Amino acid sequence: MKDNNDMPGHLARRFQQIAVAVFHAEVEEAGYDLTPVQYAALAAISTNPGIDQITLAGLIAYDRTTITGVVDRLAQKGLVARNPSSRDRRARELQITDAGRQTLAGITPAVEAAQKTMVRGLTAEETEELMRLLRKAIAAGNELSRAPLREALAQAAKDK
Amino acid sequence: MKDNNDMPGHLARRFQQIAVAVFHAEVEEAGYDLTPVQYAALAAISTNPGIDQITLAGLIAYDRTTITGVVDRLAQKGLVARNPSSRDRRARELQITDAGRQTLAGITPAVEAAQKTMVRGLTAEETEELMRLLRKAIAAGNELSRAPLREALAQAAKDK
DNA sequence: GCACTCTTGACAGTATACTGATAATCAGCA
DNA sequence: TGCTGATTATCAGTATACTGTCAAGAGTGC
Repeated sequence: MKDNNDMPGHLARRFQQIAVAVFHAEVEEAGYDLTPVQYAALAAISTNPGIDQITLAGLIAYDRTTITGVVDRLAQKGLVARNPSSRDRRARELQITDAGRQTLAGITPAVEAAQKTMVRGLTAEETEELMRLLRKAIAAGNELSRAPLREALAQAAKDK
Repeated sequence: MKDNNDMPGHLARRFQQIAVAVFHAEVEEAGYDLTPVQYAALAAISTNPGIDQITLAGLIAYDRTTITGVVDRLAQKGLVARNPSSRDRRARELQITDAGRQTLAGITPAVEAAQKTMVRGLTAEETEELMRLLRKAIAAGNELSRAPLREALAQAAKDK
């Protein structure tokens, strides 16, 4: 019988579980109420103003049905605005609001602290190596999930 | 602006996402319908017959409210039996059924194949190193999540 | 101009995970 | 014995993630 600790899948689930818990704890202590998923979406919208939901989902590797709810909640909190696109009446352009920018700026120290806390058992070199191995495994497995990471090529092309 | 790829939290989420997708694909191809979570629970019940739900949750680091639904679904599929404990009328003793044993035996090759597929971008040495680093980070962060891993000490004591 | 296909966003349904609460029970102790 | 606090299991509610489906619109080829 193989031990759980020899299964990459079990270790992945456990590490992610801790990462989310640490994120919540640090962010709540800083006085904010954003999930890891909401934070990543908000940051991506901030960097790519006017992005549509599908492209956003590809940028941060979310499922297209998941992104709907995430954007809903961000919009409900007043952190992003969702306007119909003039180019494509199916699409909805996402913009960060002033409140969103304030939240993003205020929450960033807590997010960075969380990144350190979740690897507090590792040295700086070990953390680098862990991230390198995760990036390599993820790159090789990218197409295996329903929500693979996608470069915003279409978006860049549109901007030309 | 820090890149997502420099955030352990983002990498953790992404790797876990791929791991779950790979698990589902391999298991479905083998003709079974079990989630990673259900598999881990079934395997733990097989190894620890008569275990109660809280101890089981601790063994595989699940939240106590999550384990209720997982066991529900395993029982509904006829893979485990849930009987009231004679020692403690609050507790319910979990036993794997014959069908559960057959499923567990049949599914194991697919589960092991999935563990290989999810790290297909890494060499054997890199996989070992990744698992070592994950184990180390998890050990240091164990108490930070609501559902920490717990040794079955109480269970062992009861068996004396 | 029209049919065929693809894309965007959304919905229903299922399965983790968690917060917080509660009923039933057990265990320790005055 | 009887009270108090801890423990087991469950429930309601929220937030990811996914499968599968659908309507509306965009785009292409003829």
